[in-house]
Amino acid sequence: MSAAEHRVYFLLQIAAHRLRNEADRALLDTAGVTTAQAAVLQLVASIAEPTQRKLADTLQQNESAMTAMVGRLTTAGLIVRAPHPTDGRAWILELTPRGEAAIEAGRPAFDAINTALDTAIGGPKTAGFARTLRAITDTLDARQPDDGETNQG
Amino acid sequence: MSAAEHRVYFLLQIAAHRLRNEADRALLDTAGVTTAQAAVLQLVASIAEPTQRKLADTLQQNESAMTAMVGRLTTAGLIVRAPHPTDGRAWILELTPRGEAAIEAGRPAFDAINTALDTAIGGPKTAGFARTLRAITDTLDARQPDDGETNQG
DNA sequence: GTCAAATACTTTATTAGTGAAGTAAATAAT
DNA sequence: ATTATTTACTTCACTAATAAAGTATTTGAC
Repeated sequence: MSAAEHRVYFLLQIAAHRLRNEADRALLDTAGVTTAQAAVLQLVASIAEPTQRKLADTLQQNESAMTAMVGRLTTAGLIVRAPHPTDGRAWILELTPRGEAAIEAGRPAFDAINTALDTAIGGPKTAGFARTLRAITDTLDARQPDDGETNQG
Repeated sequence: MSAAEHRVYFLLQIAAHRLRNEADRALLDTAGVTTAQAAVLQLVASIAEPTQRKLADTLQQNESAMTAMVGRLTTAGLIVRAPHPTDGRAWILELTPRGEAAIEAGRPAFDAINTALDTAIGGPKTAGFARTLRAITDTLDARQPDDGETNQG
């Protein structure tokens, strides 16, 4: 039984979509931010000298997505942009007190999502499931960027 | 080791996001549609008397998402809307020849994605992985719609 | 048969992402 | 040192989704 027969692609999309909606609703209620915003806030808190480029790389998104997201977070007063000390093209992002508060306020919602995940996956299977998810991302990263025909034969 | 420690939520979101981008690119190249559009076309082809309501239920989306999607697919000439025979509020959706052609043209791209998935997951683990994904969706469906505090203690 | 409620769809506003084309600063080539 | 290229970010046009509020038809209560 292959991935096609199990319709793994659609199962994965629906599970991710469903989880995200659930988490978004809980986070918006308790912390006033979405999961996408919470992810950026957490990275800004944990990365050294966070620039938009670093965020985009970590989140596997492009730069224009970051421009837009940082704009929204700045308008919301959750982060501020300071000029990069040595690179005139870049910004260094920083959390405001409200940004830090939002991260704190969002923790219980993430805990609830993780509890649901633990229930669904079943304790001992969690490590294997996480490994498989990483393997999917890694496999895609390893594919020829063109179309896979580059160095065959 | 819990879901939180493994950061399962983010691993799942990133894997889904990455897969979708890859599939979107391949499908757009070969069939001229996105994965979201291909999913709707396939449902229209397989469901009896497909209405926007049925599509929204199956794809776990709301009605306005379907209004917009059906609008784009209609503009692209891939489906048409006929009045529902008995219900004056509803539309019955139908594939045009171009819509059917798009489904056909998209098959190889889906095959490639499924091959990548089989490689990443590893043959025998596929069934278990699919089961876990279904369990996640089912667990969320089973939760109290409010906030989970309704019938405790 | 009339009125209220539910249902199918639409509209508008917002978030979130892609991709292509552009600006300006930094780096590399010569 | 000047020129070319890369890099960090922006802008624009688009797809795709949510949520809230609205229209119109259908269904249910009486």
